[in-house]
Amino acid sequence: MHTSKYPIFYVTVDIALFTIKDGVFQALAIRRRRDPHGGKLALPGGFVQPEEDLETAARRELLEETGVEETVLEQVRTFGAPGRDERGRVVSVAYAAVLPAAVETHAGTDASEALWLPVDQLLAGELAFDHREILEAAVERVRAKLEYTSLALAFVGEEFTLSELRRVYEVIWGQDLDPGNFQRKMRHTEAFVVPTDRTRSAVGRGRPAAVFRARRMGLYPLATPITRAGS
Amino acid sequence: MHTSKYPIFYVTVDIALFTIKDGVFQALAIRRRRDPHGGKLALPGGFVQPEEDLETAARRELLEETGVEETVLEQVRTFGAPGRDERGRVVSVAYAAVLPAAVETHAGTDASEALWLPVDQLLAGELAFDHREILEAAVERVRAKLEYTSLALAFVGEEFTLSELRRVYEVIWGQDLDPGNFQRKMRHTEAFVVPTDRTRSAVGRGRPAAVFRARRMGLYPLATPITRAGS
DNA sequence: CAAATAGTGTCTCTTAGACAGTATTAT
DNA sequence: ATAATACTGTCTAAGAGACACTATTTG
Repeated sequence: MHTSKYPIFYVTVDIALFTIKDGVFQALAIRRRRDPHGGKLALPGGFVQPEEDLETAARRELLEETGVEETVLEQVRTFGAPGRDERGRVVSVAYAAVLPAAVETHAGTDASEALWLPVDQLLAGELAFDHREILEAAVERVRAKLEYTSLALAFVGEEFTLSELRRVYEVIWGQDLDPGNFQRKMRHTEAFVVPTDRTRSAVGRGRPAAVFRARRMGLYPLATPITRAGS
Repeated sequence: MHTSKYPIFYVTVDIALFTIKDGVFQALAIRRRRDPHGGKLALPGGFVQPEEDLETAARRELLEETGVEETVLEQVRTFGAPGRDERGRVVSVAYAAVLPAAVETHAGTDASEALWLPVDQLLAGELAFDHREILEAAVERVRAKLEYTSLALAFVGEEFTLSELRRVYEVIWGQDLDPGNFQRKMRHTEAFVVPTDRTRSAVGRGRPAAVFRARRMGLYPLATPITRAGS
């Protein structure tokens, strides 16, 4: 074993967990209790354990810090600039995760305070370490993946109306979509959504909307992208 | 400093360096001289130094092992399964890089043997560590990025004909494109290629082709994707 | 001349996008 | 009835793809 001559690193995973709450694109942040960066907001995350896969570590941290068990999880990028963590040479593997708004999160085992905040607000404020840069990269990834994968489904519950699904795109892209064209697009895109025989009066006003379900589980590429266009 | 209680890792970068040689999609492999995996083929790469950024490390390794100085370089994904390297817990940050065929590579300072081999052949054979998986991820990334970025330009020299550029797509996608439609697409896609006033009789037969240059340097997204369709 | 490659014209089909119009609900 | 949301119809413009045709070279 000659590895002792090589530089030593610590490896963490950090997770940008997204949802749409109150019609706003939000991410989960942790209020750090200890130094370094004690008191600052940070993305949930932590050190990878000796016998642990990277994705496993991300899921464990997510569970420990937020109580979240099931979610879409995708590796975004790895951040390893020297000096990004004053405790030593720490490389962080960043993940993006998505939850439906309905899912409850609770404080983790280490009783760290977890709170949902608008993405815009988080990016405008101060975050611990280089978590601002990590969050930016994750947001960019989510925006892109909305276009050409089924990611939008991860933001809604098991059952949803097309308006709810449309609002996912509108909120994350910050741009309204034409309701009529969106309707047709969704109904004609194979293997994306499938109508149930029920309807739901979401907002209490107007004609009740048909309730849909995802046709497939998980994240997969779309045959034709969802285009970004004004309303 | 309380980091000593955290697991210790080594961090490497591995680079999948691609080109098109003799009309074939090829990648650069190193014949390993030492154990572990001595004698096997591997991707160029090595340990990140204590004060080194990840991308800097990738560029340094590329230079040391292949003599390559300038190239498009993009982080693909990080591989960190326990047991992927028998020397200890090693996390590898994978990069994809692209060269024009014309650029010469020479053996590196440690005199390791570097050789270009068809991607198909490398993926079919045995590679050291999990480099087969890394190469697969890098190939997938390159195939995708051809569609919606200017990546194809990195495979050709400063000056090129549209046939040469078309062959990049054809070889990497394993699929012929319609020459006429490709011509029109390229000439009408703003900010992609710009004709010079010269022509070149590439293959010696047929009408000489107009010589083009890239309109912009570097890697950037395309307004409209290059579509994949049969000839 | 034929053969080969470069490049243009043109037709069809699909789809995005705009927007008008119809359907169904609450108040 | 009115307002609001859900959905459908229809028109237009643009682009992909197929493929015929012209242009320019070598042998």
